[in-house]
Amino acid sequence: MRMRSIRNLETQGHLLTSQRRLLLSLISNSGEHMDARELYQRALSNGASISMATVYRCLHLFKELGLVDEIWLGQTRCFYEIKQPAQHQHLVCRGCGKVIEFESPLISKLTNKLQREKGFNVTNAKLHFEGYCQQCQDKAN
Amino acid sequence: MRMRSIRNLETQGHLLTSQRRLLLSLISNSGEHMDARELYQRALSNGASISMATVYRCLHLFKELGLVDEIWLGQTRCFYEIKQPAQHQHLVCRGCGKVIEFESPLISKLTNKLQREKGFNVTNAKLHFEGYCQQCQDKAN
DNA sequence: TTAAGTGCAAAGGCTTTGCAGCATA
DNA sequence: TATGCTGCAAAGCCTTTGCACTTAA
Repeated sequence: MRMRSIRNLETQGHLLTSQRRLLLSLISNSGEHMDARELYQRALSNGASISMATVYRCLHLFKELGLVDEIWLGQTRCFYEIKQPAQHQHLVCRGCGKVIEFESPLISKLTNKLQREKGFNVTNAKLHFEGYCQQCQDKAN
Repeated sequence: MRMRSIRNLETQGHLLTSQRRLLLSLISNSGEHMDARELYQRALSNGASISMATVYRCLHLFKELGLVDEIWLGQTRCFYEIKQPAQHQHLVCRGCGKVIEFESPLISKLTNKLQREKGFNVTNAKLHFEGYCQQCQDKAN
């Protein structure tokens, strides 16, 4: 069965080019979060014919179609990941840069509370924690 | 009594220039969150002699000294605010761009849980909600 | 076949930096 | 007076865009 994201592309009048197919598969198969440059470089090392312009254009399209999520972590880096049905949040280690994902029911509690108390309709919640992972703490001692 | 941030500057061997004083007061007195460009323009309209280079250099210094917090909201904009003792989070309206601040004890609960269960030592927590505020929802109906 | 997508190169923003002159303490 | 700071202008990145060529369906 084909990826949901590929079906979405096709059913919305967009072409499924080799570049788009590769980018989607890189984003969904890699465990790590990649920014535009990293995606470009991985695509190149897969032997693809692709340019940064195409990477950016595809990422915009994917975002628009709701196929990927754009995540801003800390400083200036923007990462992409295939949109997940379950909300999950990010924990970034300031020591080694590792990104740990986690889920928490507290987020939806908070979302509901904001809706109730402030009338604010939350469409998107990002929780971003920074700190030091166990290993980096051990290393420091 | 002088601002805490000004004392911090002085006690750490940094000069208190007119540009730094003005930037700190703009950041702490404005209710809104401003990015580098907005700060620069407000400083200019206050009649200051200042350049973008100085704005960036000062913001880096303030951040390093822990005087201001840098907040990444959504796309590409980075805002600054005077560091607050109490943690507060941001709610951004996708309709009008308004930024609402709120606090929640759930954050520290979650922080403690991550420490306990994953050994992750959280130094910084940012919660970023997007959605539509009451007025924008009303307008849409 | 043809609308849509791509690559290239140039342009646009934002941010950083080298250097000479200026200002705080 | 002596560091440290500032402004200017240039350079560095990342991202976007115009245009001619290519490709999926």
